[in-house]
Amino acid sequence: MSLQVGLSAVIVAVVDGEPHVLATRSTGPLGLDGLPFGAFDPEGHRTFEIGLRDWVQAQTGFELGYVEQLYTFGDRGRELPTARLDNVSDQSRIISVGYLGLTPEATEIGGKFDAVWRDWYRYFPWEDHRDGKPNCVAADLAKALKDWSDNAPSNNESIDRWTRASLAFGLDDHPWIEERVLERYELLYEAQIVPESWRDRGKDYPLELSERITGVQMRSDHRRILATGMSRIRGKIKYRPVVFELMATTFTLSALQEAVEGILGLRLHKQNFRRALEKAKFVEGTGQLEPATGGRPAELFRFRREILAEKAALGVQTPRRK
Amino acid sequence: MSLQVGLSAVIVAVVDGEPHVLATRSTGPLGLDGLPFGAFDPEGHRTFEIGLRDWVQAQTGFELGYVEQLYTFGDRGRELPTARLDNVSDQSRIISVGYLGLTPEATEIGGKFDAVWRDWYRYFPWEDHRDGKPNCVAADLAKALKDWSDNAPSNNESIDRWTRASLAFGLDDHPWIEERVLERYELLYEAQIVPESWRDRGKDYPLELSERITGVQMRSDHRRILATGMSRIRGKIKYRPVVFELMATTFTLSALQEAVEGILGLRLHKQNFRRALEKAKFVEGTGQLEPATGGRPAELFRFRREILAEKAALGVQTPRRK
DNA sequence: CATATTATACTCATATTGAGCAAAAGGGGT
DNA sequence: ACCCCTTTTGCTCAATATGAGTATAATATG
Repeated sequence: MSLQVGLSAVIVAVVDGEPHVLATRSTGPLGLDGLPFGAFDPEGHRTFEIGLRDWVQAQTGFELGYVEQLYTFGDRGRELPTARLDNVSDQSRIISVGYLGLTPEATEIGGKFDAVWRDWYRYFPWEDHRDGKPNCVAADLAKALKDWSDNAPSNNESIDRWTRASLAFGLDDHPWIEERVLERYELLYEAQIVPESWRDRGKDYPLELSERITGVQMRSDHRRILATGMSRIRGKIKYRPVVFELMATTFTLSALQEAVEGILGLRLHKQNFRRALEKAKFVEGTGQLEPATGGRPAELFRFRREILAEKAALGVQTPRRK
Repeated sequence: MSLQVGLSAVIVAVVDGEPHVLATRSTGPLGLDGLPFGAFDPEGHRTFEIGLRDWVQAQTGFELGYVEQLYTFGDRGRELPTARLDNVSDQSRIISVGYLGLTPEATEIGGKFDAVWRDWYRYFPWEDHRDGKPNCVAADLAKALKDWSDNAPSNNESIDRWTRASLAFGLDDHPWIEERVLERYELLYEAQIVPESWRDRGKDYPLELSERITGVQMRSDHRRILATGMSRIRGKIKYRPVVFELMATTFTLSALQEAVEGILGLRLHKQNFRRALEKAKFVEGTGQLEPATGGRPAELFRFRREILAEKAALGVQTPRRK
């Protein structure tokens, strides 16, 4: 049997320290946000990556810079009961190859393509810990997860559920581990806290939780793909200097730090962050000053791209504050 | 257009400190080694991973333990001239989703499936630096790469080639970075040092380099997939405790170290390796002794699986020796 | 000219790393 | 029984890296 292959893209840009993703709006009858998605045309494109660059270019008018393959999603019916699965397999099933793209500028999207840049925390409000643990985690999601654990069929299952939940969400004094974005989303899906869990089974959302807590829903499994992308970039930033793909050619160290903080959803220790940058020889000063800081002018730096080839594990260190 | 989707597997086991992969032999007219490869049947399997486990189980009789998706290869004709590409696209093109599987035992493969466990350095002799930089790198490959650089069309191109080669292979005092297996293989392919480069363009191999230097060729792009798997495991071992997926339930610390050394192709500092293990609380002693060490009996340890959920970045540290 | 605000420069105790020596616990031969 | 060889295990020590601050410099504003 043959399958349809699609490409989906998590395209990230940082605007004033806030990570944004390129999202498409309101195409289906339900009017949900989604990720840019296109068919892979093997006649026209030798590789996935070329295909991806081409249709992003065609539809949004800008060139993708850094691109990496994320994951291939082949289990769309994953959580569907078998009855519905059979229906799905009548159509030729769609596999989607997810890509992560990073760009230094959130150019306005022109033309026919109905895409907008969205703050990624719109879809994952619980992931932003820059002002401490947000209330939606500490109170609302914690409560919903507790209910889910309490309603487990057996006592063992109940304990298992709470263990997983508290580890994933950093409850009960467990540390918050920022790169576990996917794990957390999948847990919320399993616990039926997120609207997608109900929608995928053809039911109405029965909980009293607002979008400020559960985040904005997306089409199909796009929120899962986005979570995969966020996990990847949050992890990778620590061992490869990928942040610089999100910066303009020159930038202040504060802007760089804000970008990293935005991505990780954490605050960092300023002095130690800078010391680590210097030691790794990632950046060099340009001598120019950026005056519009609100205080003392900051020097503009540039990324020393030469470094990329050299060292092995070389990410921006992320010394947490407090 | 619809595409065929296949699954290919890099299945790794460590035998006496030597990493092995499951390979199929001699099916085509050329009689080349290959990786286990099967079609993905969306009717029968909800997910890729289930599909993979099923056919490995069916064909080799053993259960896969740890499995992770590696990469989806969609650019088989990558290096083919366009003429041949067109021929290929007549057939429905095959995309292959590569998986990495780790198992603690290299069970004999029974039944109809013609598979054997092969030392992975058979395919990548230049990757084994346990006894220092091997001669095939230091002398033979270095020479071949130098020739390739010297024969570049322009002087700039020549410098670029040698820069890439010396960085990838740790020549000219650059450090050897063990996880760049894929980068090195792709460079050898580009430089037409490896037989696949010629075969894929329908030509005979013209160089005077033996398999001891260029490694044993594989079918299709399987050596590239294997290189991807090796890169992944060499990188991952440092930030996730994946080695333990390759060990039996109890093991001596020396056996563990040998497994890590085999995977990385490097020697490690024994005392510091152990100190790191202890600090991370990865293992606990069982009280039992393994007498057959040739010297003082060693204690048998077991992996503390609880640790998996807890810490964030938690790999076995790999303090290089010398 | 004081004040607020941000950038940048140093300090210091503590933890982690790299490198190595020394003792302990077996086996085998004489 | 004793010595030698081998491997495991325990411990030391200097060099570096990290976490958490304090202090000072250079702007804009009222």
